Amino acid sequence: MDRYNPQEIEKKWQDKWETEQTFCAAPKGKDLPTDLNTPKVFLAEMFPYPSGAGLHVGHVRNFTIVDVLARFYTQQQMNVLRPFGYDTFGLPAENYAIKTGISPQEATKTNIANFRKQLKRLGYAIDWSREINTSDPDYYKWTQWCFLQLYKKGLAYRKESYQWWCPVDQTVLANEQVENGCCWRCGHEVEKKKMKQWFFKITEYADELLSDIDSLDWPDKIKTMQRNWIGRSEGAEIEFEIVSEKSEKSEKSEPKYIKVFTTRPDTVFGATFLVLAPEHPMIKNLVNDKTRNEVEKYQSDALKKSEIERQENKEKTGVFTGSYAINPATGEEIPIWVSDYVLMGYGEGAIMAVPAHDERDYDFAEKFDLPIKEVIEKPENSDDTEKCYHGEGKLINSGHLNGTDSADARELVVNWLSQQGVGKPKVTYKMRDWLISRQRYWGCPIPIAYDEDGNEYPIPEDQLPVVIPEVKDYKPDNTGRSALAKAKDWLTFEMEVKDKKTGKIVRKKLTRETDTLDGYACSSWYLWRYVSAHDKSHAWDSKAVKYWAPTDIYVGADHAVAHLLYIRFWCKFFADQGYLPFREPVKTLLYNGYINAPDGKKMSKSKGNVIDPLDVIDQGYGADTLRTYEMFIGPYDQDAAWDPKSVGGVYRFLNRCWTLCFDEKMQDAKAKADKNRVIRHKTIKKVTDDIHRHNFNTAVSSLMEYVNELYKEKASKEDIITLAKLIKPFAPHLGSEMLEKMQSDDVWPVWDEKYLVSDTVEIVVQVNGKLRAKISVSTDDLEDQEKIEKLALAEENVKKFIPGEVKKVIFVKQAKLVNVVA
RNA sequence: GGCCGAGUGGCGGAAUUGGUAUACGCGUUCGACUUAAAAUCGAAUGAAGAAAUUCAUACGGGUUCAAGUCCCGUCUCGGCUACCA
Repeated sequence: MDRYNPQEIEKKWQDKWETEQTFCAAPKGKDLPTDLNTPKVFLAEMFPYPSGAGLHVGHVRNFTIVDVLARFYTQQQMNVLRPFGYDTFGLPAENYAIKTGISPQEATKTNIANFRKQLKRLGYAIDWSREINTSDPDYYKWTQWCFLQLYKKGLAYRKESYQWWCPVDQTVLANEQVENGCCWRCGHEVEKKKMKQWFFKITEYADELLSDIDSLDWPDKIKTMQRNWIGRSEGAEIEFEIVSEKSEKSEKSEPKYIKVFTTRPDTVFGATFLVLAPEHPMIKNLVNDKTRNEVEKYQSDALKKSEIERQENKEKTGVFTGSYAINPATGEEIPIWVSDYVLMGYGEGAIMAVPAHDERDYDFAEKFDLPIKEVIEKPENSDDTEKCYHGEGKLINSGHLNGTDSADARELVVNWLSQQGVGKPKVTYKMRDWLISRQRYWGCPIPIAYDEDGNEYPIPEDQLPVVIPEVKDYKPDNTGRSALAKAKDWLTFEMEVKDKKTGKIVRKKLTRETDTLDGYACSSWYLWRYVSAHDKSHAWDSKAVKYWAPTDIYVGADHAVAHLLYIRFWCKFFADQGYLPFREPVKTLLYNGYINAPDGKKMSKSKGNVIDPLDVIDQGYGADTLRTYEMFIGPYDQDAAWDPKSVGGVYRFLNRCWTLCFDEKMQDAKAKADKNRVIRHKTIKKVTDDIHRHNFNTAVSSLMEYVNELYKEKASKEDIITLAKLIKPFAPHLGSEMLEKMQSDDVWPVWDEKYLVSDTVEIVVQVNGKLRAKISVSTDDLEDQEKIEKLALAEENVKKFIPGEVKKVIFVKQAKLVNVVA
């Protein structure tokens, strides 16, 4: 017998799969399989960023889950789409280019080639004819097309907003480039700077994004995170009239009201002051000569404050504007303050402060000695010991609403205020519009150009893609623009456009947008590109998307809100435009855990505790052991620590599978009785069910039990074929080799319920819930309750533990258990 | 501070609907094979006890014939979030 040699057989099968293009989901050049009546399954992992370091064990876990499912469903005779791609835009490639001068285009090509080679060595059942790469002009042409669709509908727009800015590097920084309030490159403290930026109007879909979460077969953890991120709050918008300063002469057209958002309109009688965010545009109208300097200083300090400072320093700060407003409920004049505990980006950027019933307002009022007026009576039975009561109760000090329950008062107050024209119900979201412009070179160019007056002109669809120009120096320029601005030939061009004033078609000199799109834009539609990856005339083919999409199972370990929310947003948008026949892109989401180093810590280069999956293969274990081990390591959705010794255990197990198949001494060819029939059928059922439930670890352990049993009893041909088929999703090379040796087909086996029970069963006998005896009866006797109870009570050890009378005997057929209550 | 998880042998973990707690793997010990070692094969392995048995699923209560599983309280750890009015 030849020894199990993974090196040899894995190479053999990988070569075969390569030449035969085994895993193509459709005939060559086609998007769809021939038989469209066969059920389909579309599986994908979150496509990786192809880093120079190559695959790590985390990738392997993620991709192997998809691969097990792809191979399982293939064996179940379904049409399986299992494509692959690379998310190639991003900072590492750009930084690498700045450091080495090697272009991101070049580095990406090299890294993809390395990734592809490594993926093939893992034996993944990938349809390589659909490989995509987001930085390929043939791909990002359609990313730009998507952008233009959103632009056409007003969902891609520009507005001024505050962004992180590094004053040393002269560049805008994304949130992930700000570390502890400092620039990740130079370490200098960052500031907020007002800049004109591009946004996608995701808030337009806030309500649907929230309500459809309920229908998703996604982990609760992710669903909760998305709900919190969207952060819907129902409340009211209330207008407070500003008291104009008597000394000021002019009655200009300046706004006379300050709008606030509150979820507790029932407490309006207790609003004793207003607070505006430092960025609030009306502040300049509220200050007077006495307060102006102090307020302006506070505003500019607030802008400089780093995120960390704001987080650490919860001590309230603020300044009085010098102006007053009228509480519409009480008619009292209340002071208007400015404080950074009010955020400009949420609600109206202004609040009515009710210090008696809001902890933050309470702290502020205490610090600045502002009045605190109770308007909700704490119920007597309340055990709330907080310094201010924020629960429900009866209204007090609230005029005509005294005595009303606070919960009822909310609606009454809003109705009352709206009759006076100073209030209305309002729903507010924490979610903001999605900032998409990046001052970076290595991203998808935004297909927009400007004339001298700054008017926007979309690049016509037939002129896409706007290709990234080659440059020599990848650093951003000193105006905060990306290196794209350095490609002078590219930057300006002439185009026929409709003049904004005259409406005539004129040829104009235009300047291109130098911002590129956030990488998340590129990954917001790639799942649909997979269905017709080489379509030259559409982003995706409507027939192909109708058959294959939405994605049935999507597997990843990251992007709980960002990517997984953006992809839902685009799906709903393109459904509304008639491009997609469904409104949710992913039916089932599997969110796998991380693999940590043997010491339980995160793997990292600096700690030197990284396990390289290719090393594991090359040590002699092979890809099948690596894959099976990572499925066996624990529940797929939990973090796990790498254990080199356990890898050896899985290798031993695969060796035993090999031996059963290739060592004739282990087999019993002439056996008359099918001795292993019960465990064989049980194993088929268990593995099938476990894969459906994504319990990959217990699927593997039940195969181990089966093999242990076959070692005791010797294996029949059918035992070996069944083992080969069941193990193939995990260890595809070994499974294929075994099936070849047995000259078997590759159809997933089915179990027969009638073989799941053996002739005799063991009945557990308890006395008062404690195990006292086990009796063996024939399976038919399970129906005869009286007989079993009699047998149970006759057991010596059972009798011994019955002190007096038998009060009751409980027989549970399904659990094969008798409990004697004595 | 808020929300959500989790706590089972020496270790990773299993127990799917409340029904034999500790499957499977690692480690350890013993045995077989071998001149020897590795590999392989077999056996044992929650704790205490000679045994019968008793005690064990973070801790304290409760419901139930029966609780790792359900309920109440406490502790610990992890994740997310963080002045969202």
